[in-house]
Amino acid sequence: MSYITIKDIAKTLGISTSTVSRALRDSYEINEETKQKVLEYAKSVNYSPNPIALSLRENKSHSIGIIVPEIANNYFSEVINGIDSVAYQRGYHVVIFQSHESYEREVSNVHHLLSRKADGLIMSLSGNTNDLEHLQTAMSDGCPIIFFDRVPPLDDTYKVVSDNFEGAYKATQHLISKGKTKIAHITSPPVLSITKERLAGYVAALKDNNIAVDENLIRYCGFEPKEAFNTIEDLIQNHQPDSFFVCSDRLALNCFEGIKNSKHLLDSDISIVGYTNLKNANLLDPPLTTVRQPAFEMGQQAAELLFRILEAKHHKIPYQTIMLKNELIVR
Amino acid sequence: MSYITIKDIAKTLGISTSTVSRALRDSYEINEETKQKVLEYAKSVNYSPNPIALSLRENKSHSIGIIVPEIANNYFSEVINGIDSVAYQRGYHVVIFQSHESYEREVSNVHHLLSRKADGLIMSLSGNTNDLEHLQTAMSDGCPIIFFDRVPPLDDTYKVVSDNFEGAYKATQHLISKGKTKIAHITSPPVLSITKERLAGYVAALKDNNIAVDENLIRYCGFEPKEAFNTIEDLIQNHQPDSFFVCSDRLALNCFEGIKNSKHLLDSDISIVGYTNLKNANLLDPPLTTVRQPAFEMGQQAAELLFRILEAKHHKIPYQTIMLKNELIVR
DNA sequence: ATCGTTATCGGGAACGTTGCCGGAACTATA
DNA sequence: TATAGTTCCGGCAACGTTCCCGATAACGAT
Repeated sequence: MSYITIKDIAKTLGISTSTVSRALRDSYEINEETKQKVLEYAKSVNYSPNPIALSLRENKSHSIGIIVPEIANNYFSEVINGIDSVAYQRGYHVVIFQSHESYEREVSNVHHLLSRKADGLIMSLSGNTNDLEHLQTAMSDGCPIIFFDRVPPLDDTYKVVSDNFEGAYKATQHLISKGKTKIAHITSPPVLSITKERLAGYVAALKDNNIAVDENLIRYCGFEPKEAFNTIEDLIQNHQPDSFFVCSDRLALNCFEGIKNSKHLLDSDISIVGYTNLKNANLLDPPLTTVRQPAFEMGQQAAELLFRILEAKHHKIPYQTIMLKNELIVR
Repeated sequence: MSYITIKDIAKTLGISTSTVSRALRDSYEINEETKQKVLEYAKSVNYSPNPIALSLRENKSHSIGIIVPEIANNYFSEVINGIDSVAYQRGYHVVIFQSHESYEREVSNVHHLLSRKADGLIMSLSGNTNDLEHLQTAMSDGCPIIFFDRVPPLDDTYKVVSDNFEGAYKATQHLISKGKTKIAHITSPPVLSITKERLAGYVAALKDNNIAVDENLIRYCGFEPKEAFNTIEDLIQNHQPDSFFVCSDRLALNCFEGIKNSKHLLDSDISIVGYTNLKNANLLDPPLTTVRQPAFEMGQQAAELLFRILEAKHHKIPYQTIMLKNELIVR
C-alpha cells in the first residue's frame, strides 16, 4: 500500500522516472501510448504519490490546519465540521489541534503546522494569547490565517465572526422585556474580542432601556468550573441579580449548575440566557434560552475564504471580515 | 522562522553539512569546539530541523494519528484529551481525523495517515465499517494500531475498552431494583463490538432476575435523530416499556428528547439510564442516571500502550486488551 | 623513516518527486 | 540534400537531512 514509487514503475516499464512523472502528471509532451501504459500499470499496482516527497519539493502539504482552544466545546466542534465539509470536497485534509487555552500550546501548534508546511490556518485564539508574534511571522512567511470567533485586534487579517454585539443586545433585551432589571453578565476573559463586543451589546441594551449599568453585576470568568461557582455564589449573596446573561459554552453550563445548586433555587424568578451552542439546552431544567451562533456555517465560510486565498495565488484577496447573524432561541 | 537549513549553517561557518549534522545530533566523533560553535550559531538563528525532510529520510513522522467517528461526541473528545496529554509530554504531535461514521472516510483517513507516515494509530471504528482490510494492511505495513471502544473482532490487535458487559449489567440491575420489568434497550448498530457486549450485559441481568427477554424491546438505532424519535414513538405506542436503557452519547440525548416529547410524559414512572459521557446529564430534567466510561483514562492508556510499542522497536509487545471499569452514576 | 592509530572532517548517496536542459530520431521545408 | 522544427525521452539537480565511506593530518611506535 503506497510503497510503490515512481522509480519502481520506471524500472519495470524500462523507462525513466521523468517519463513516468510526465505521464502521471499529464504534463508536457509525452507519447499517448507510453502515457497509457504508465497510467495502466500505476493503477494496477495502486500507486499513489508520496505526499512527504511532494511537500519537501513544493513547500506545501495540501492540508490546512485548525487550532481551537478545546475540541470538547460544542461550538468549536461544529465549526470544525463546517470546515471539514468544504475541505473534504476539495481533496484537502484537515489537521486539528487544541491549544487548551494555553498560549504556549498555541505557539507550539502554530510552529508545528508551519514547519509541516500547512497551506493555511483557521484558528480561534486561546484565552491567554496576548502576544501575537507567532501569528505575525506565520502570515509574513506566507501562511494565510483565517481567524474566527476569537479574533485578534489586527486590521490586516481575515476574520469570520458572528454579530456578537447584536446577539448580546438581543439577549439582554429579551431579559428586559421579561421585566428584569438587575441583569448579571458573566463572560469570558476581557482580552478576547468576543468578550468586548458582547459586553458592548449588553451595555447598549441597558442604556437604551434607561437601566443603569452596575459594574458589580459584570464578571469575567476564566475556564475553571470553581471560578464560575464562586462568582455565582458571590453575585447571589451580595448583589441579588434577577437574571443572568452568560457567555461561552463552558460558562453557560457551569453557571447553570452553580445557580441551580445555590441556596436560591433556580425558578421562574431568575432567568438565564446563555451564549452557547449547547446541543441540549432545550432539555435542561428549566430549558435554557440561548443565543446560538451559526457555527457550522462559520466554519464553511472560513474554509471557503481560505481556499479563495489559496487559489488566488498571486493577485491578493483583500483582507475582510465576514460577519454572520446570531439567532436568539427563546425557550 | 525555521527557514534556516543545515546548509546555511554549514556555509556561514565554513564547514560541511555533515559536520553540522553531527554537531546537532551530538553524534559520533566531533571536535568539542566545532560542536559548540555550531550549537551556538544554530541557536542564535533559531534553527529547527525540517520535519518533512526527516520524514522522507526516516520513514516516520514523530506524530500519531487519531480517528474517531465524531469529535462533537463528548466521549470521544475526552478520549482525545487523554491521548493528547501523554503525547504532548513525549514531544509527539497528535493528528485528529473524523470518519463521520463513514467507511469511505475512514479508509481515506487511514490512507492519509499512512502515506504521511504516522508512527502509529489510535482509533475507534466507524459505525459502517465491516471490511477491515485497510486496517490489516496498515498493521502489516508496520503501523501499529490501538483500537478503543469500538474495536474490531480480531485477536491479533491492541485494544483498550471499558467493561461494557458489566456496565450494561449494572445499569439494567439498577432499573430492575427500582421495580422495572419492561426495560427497553435502545442501542447502536449491531456490527459494533460495544453493541454486542452491552446487549449481553442487559440480557444477563434480566435472566439473573428471571425476567423474560422481549425482543420487541430491543432496538438498534443508526445515527439519525429521526430514527431515534421514530423508535421511541413506536416503542411507547405499541409495547409500553416502563424504562429505558439507552446506549451511546448520541442516542441518549435523542431518546431523552423523544421520550420527553412523546404524549406520555417523562415522569417518575418511566426511568432512563444512559450509557454516555454527557457533561450535563445531571442538569437534565429529570437528571439522567448514566453509566460513565473513563474516557480520559482510556485515552491515556491507549497512548501509553502505543508508546510502549513504538519504543520497544524490535522485541514485540504482546497483543493485549486493556479493560477499564465503568461507573454507574445514579441521579 | 615507515606504518598503524586516532581524531576530525568532507564527499556523496539516498529518501521520492518534479522540471529544466539537452539530445536523438523523425518530419517538414527550402 | 541540407537545415530547421517537432516529438519524445533520459539525465541531472534540487528540496533538507543523515550516514556511510574515505581522506587528511598528527602522533606515537617500531
